[in-house]
Amino acid sequence: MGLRKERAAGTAAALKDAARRQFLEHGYLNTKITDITAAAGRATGSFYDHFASKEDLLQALLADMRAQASADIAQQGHPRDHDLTDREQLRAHLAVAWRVMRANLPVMAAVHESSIAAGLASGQAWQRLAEDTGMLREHLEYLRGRGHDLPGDPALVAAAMGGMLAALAFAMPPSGAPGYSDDEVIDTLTSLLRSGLAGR
Amino acid sequence: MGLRKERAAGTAAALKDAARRQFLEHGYLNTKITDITAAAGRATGSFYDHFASKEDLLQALLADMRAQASADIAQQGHPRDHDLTDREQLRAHLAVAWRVMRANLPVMAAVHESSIAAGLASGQAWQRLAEDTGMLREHLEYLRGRGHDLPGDPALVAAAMGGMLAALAFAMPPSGAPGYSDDEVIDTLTSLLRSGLAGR
DNA sequence: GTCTATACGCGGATAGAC
DNA sequence: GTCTATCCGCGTATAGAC
Repeated sequence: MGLRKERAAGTAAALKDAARRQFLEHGYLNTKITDITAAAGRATGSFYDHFASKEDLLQALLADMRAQASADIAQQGHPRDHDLTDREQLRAHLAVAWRVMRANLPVMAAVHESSIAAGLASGQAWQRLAEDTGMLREHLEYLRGRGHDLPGDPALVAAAMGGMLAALAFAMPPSGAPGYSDDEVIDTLTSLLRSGLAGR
Repeated sequence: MGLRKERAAGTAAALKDAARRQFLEHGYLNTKITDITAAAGRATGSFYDHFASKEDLLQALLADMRAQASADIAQQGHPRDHDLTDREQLRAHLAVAWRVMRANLPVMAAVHESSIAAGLASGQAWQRLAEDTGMLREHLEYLRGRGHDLPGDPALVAAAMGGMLAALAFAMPPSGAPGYSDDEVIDTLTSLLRSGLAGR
């Protein structure tokens, strides 16, 4: 925290930062507004000078994440005509998605949590997954258009791939732990999604 | 509800049934005990004559599910020496897992929800995923023992597969909807996990 | 903008009659 | 076992001084 004093000077930023930490440790729904203000070292009432509600704060965090993520992606270019059957290209895609997710775990998980809490019957979960894997779907449709035959409907395959990635990203203990390295996870998923269990 | 009168006669059963419906529609954490009793047509106080808390009720539902699931599995035999690179055997495994999950969506989702709410930092999510995919891991270790080379560490591959399945099972709208049929999902996942995007 | 103090409502949990 | 009635803590949100 030493070098970041000037950044944390803004209360809004301090609240966002505290929220991310609290969401990660206690879950989004479990986290009370008083937990956030306490962790940020501010008074309860100050929260409402910056955000209308916890939900509102989450939207702000989400906006931050999107801005950062699409900057990252745009920076390295992203034409539609990728060939995902190529190991390196597939790996590059998985790596970007993995890193964005892991870097924004608190926000990703919070959104996920609130989506489940909204009720599975709402269909909201599917809609979100479909949206989040839209780019992947386009790549698959491009492949199919070139005559390659896919394991199934592009949207379904894309959702399966995205779901796998998200499930692992949520489950893996956040850094440290006796876990796997990012590279090991990415390599494994690349191999599995490219060639399956049967292998080459 | 007509033919099930005798079953619903027991208040405990009625509460469980109502809970499943409420969990599915409003999520586990969102569902209040009064929601459950109201949906079951009982008084609030009656709840505590059967369960100590909502958490306790969830454990009961979980026990029911486990009993039913392991009966299903035991019935069709389950030796450790399966060959998951064989399309039919892989498909059979995925089909059983998919059907158990889908048949018990409310319970699966509730457990998942409370696991996320416990905080990602707790590592609980990973532990659960690892446990739930233990059988799969054993099959993979068997394969590896026979000289087959896997996409990565067996526990990690098993977790990836289980995570993919669970992510889709949660996201797919519960029946009806403009969605995919169970068979289509199972076929797609079988192909993807067996041969990957590159195909045979 | 930030604080302290407080009002208010929701929901978990219990007491006690039937 | 089931009900009605009620208590009480917790968390949200606001009022108002600084």
